[in-house]
Amino acid sequence: MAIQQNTLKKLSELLGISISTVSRALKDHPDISVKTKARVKELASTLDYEPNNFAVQLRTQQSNVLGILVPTIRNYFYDFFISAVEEEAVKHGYSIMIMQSCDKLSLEISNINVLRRNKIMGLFVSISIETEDMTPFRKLQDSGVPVVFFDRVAEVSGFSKACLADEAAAQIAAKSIIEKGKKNVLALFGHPHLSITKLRYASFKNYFDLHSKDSNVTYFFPEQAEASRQLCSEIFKNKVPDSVFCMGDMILIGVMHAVHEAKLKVPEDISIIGISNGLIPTLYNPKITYVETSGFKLGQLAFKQMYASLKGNEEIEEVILESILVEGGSL
Amino acid sequence: MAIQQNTLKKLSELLGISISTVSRALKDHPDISVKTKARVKELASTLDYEPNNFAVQLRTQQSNVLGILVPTIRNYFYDFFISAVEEEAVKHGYSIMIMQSCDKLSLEISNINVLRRNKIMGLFVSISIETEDMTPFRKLQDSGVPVVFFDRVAEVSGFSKACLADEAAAQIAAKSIIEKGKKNVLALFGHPHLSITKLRYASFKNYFDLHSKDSNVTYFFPEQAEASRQLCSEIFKNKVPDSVFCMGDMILIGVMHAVHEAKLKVPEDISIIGISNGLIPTLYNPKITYVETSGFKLGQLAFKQMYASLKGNEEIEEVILESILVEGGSL
DNA sequence: AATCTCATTTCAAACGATTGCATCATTAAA
DNA sequence: TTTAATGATGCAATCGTTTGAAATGAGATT
Repeated sequence: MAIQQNTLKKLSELLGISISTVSRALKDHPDISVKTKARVKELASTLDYEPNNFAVQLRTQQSNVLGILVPTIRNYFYDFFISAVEEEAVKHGYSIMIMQSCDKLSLEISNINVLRRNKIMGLFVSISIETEDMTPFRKLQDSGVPVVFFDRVAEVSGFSKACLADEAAAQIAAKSIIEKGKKNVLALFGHPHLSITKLRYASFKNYFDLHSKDSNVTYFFPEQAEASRQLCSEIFKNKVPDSVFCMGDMILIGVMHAVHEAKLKVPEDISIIGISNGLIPTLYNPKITYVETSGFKLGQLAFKQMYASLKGNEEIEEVILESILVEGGSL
Repeated sequence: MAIQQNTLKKLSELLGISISTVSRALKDHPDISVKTKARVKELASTLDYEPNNFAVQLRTQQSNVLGILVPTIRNYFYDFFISAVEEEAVKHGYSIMIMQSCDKLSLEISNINVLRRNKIMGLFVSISIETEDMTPFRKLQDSGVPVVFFDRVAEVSGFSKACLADEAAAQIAAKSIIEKGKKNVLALFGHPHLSITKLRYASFKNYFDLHSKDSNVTYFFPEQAEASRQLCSEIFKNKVPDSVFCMGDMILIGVMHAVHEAKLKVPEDISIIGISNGLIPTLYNPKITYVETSGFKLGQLAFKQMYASLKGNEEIEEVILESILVEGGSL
């Protein structure tokens, strides 16, 4: 399998000069004569010589690899994020190593170890549902590897974070619902353990409590599409709310299944509003009104933070990506 | 930044024994006394010693990293594929490095170089639209790095390939349309340069030519959602076909936008059938009937092939993932 | 002729882990 | 008492690249 490499040694033997001369010649070191440089470079190019990265890395102790650790890649938000980070990383000479925690703490921890062993120079992470202890991330950061949290971030200080404007997004949604005069609201959120859920929930609830006390808002925390569908099916049997708020795409999908099953018309019978990365809400007819939280833009933002850290910026900052309302016809 | 590592040397100095003894002790080499092993291991664990991967890799010339090169990650098919490969890879001690070609040949080539320089031990690749020359992949493979093509595969032999049953899938769709008695078919495919398009198109057309000569089938090759929407909008103005076949999700999305705009009822006014990884067709009401081509399963299959190659299997094989019809209510 | 430049080139020591072989004791066997 | 065997440890080379310092040789200066 592993075919014999071209090495400086081989070139030096072929040319009858020392290894160091070859090395310097290839790097255009001023000490080396023009003739020698030419000879060396020619041979190097005919032999397709390429420095052995393993050796280079051993010397420099630098891998130029950045790690991304997410619950899953199978997600319209994360893959946009990853895509953006990859695009930026390539431009700056970094490569991307990806791992999934599958929302399991044990996998998350072992994957952090794999990434550390692989000598990543920085880590982007969206934590698993089970994560509570931030020690592994702290250790990584203390050992000189900057950590940037995104989406699902640690609820402790001392880390860089690239967040969606969770509170603002939930507020925008709440405001929109109130403005349309909806009073009977079903509000669906994700796993209550996550900071992102807590923020959105608190903000949404707070806005309603302040600005529309007479509204009747019911809160649930179904986790995925199927749970949402079942929940809504049950609810719709008794009384159909005049509006539904969906914290994420999967919840929206479940809700829409239930809406279709119950043959409800959007927005006549029921209004829908969500928070989304963008594609899913536009597939329905009418298109669902949603607060946009762009994974792609967040990826670019997170990379910027990471890059600053890699270049020596010691500051820990939280960046927040603004949300905008994208009007569909569902509200 | 780069904090000082614990090394064998450091341990050996702290313990007053030689580097080689420390190394052997940590690996439970039988030559080393029980006492020494205990001493070494204790210190190693209190200091969180971890072998320096750079050094290990230099000796072994093995990275245990697999590369994935795709046109984009922002795609419901590729992210399932990547996810599956990552899951399998982790189980077997490999890590995944990802790069995107953005369907540009130049980026594809430079990314292959980056991956090679990063000493990947194997490469999964779905080629860009512009790719014609397979030399870079051949070189990689000749240098001992197995290449497994998937989805968009090279139209030459000598490479391992993990394909969707493109021909079968198109055939299943054609057959379903014919069985429903549809005679006026609009068939939409992706970029005509890709082997995947050629196969699906040829198979679809062939099936119709053989089994339903009196059908009126129109073929187009719109590339993405918006092109499909515009195309359909125009077509629907003149005459609405009784059925539409969509080669992929993006085309389906465009078609459905046009269908909604034209206020056509599915399946009464128009029947729809597609080929898809799975999620998108299920979002519509009624759910779109589609031929399933699972990115996740394909990823598992591709990894199996890769693993065999990594373990020394020299055979070049093409694996095909079977397609199944998932009935929605759109046909 | 002796010294000094200067341009080139080579030596040798890193980086950190691994491993065949040599070197010690110590003890058992002759 | 000498030799051999055994157990435990250390030496030194290796992987391939880089780089400070030393060496070489030719030409210029005194």
